[in-house]
Amino acid sequence: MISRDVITDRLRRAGVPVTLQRVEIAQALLSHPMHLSVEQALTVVRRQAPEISRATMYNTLKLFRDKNLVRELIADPDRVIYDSNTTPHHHYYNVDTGELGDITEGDLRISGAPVLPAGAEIQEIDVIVRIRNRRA
Amino acid sequence: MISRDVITDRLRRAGVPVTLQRVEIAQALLSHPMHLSVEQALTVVRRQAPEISRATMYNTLKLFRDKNLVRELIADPDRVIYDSNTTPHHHYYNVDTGELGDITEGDLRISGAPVLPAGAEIQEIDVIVRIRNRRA
DNA sequence: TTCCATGCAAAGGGTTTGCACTCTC
DNA sequence: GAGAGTGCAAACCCTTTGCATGGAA
Repeated sequence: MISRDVITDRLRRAGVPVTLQRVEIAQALLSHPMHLSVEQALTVVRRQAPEISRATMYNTLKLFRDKNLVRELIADPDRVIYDSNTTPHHHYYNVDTGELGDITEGDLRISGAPVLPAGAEIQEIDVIVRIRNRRA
Repeated sequence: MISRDVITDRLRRAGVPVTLQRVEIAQALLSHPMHLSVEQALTVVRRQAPEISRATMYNTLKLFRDKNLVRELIADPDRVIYDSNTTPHHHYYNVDTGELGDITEGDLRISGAPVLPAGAEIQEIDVIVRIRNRRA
């Protein structure tokens, strides 16, 4: 668990106006790499700070995503997952179980320069390897 | 627009039990490559067959997806998009506008063999290039 | 005739919104 | 003190479900 001071510093450096709730959320999620749904994040954070509201959780995660403190994963069609590991890597998603995991960047490389619509620029490239349990 | 007979044949070959509604839906969606949300697909199909229900649309699209007649795209966090082009290719998604488009397979290549959990096999690999409008 | 497919409407679940209150600076 | 942030509950919207009717083989 990272200290409150270090977390506060990190928020400020990321351009996030500091509040008590944001520090609590950041401390809970950014101390270790993790994949969490909003609901799971809420459960984790509330162990330390029970008064955090659902709306604040949604707001804060989107803010953190905009400031590149977390990465938003659109892999599970039913819910968004937030990844507190922002270093480049890919993901696998088990369509049978919903399990989500990391794939090291070096294990799967992408190359090339896609043609994009005029006036647009790449924000990020998401690679999701959809896997399933081997059939009998 | 492909004839009803050809569509019926295609459904049978794909292992889809033929019904009137499935033929209507297949004819509307599979005649040309397109990206459609369920609601959009419903609008398109209902121009020819107004009695198609929303539930049938959801059921049918999932069935088609299981039979590889369409591809399910998890790119927009708010809704699933179905792609009637099942040949290998990638996509870009404009986070500002929601616009979704194709990227030719050759323009963006993936290489490598990711380590997967035991007992799992790759179903497909989705590459989504998230783009945004260039800031001023 | 039997079973699966369909239509309709209601329920479900993740996410967003409106508004009053609170905190940061 | 002004403006942004927060909490709560209701609203929203996409998707699923239950059930009665209809169609395929």
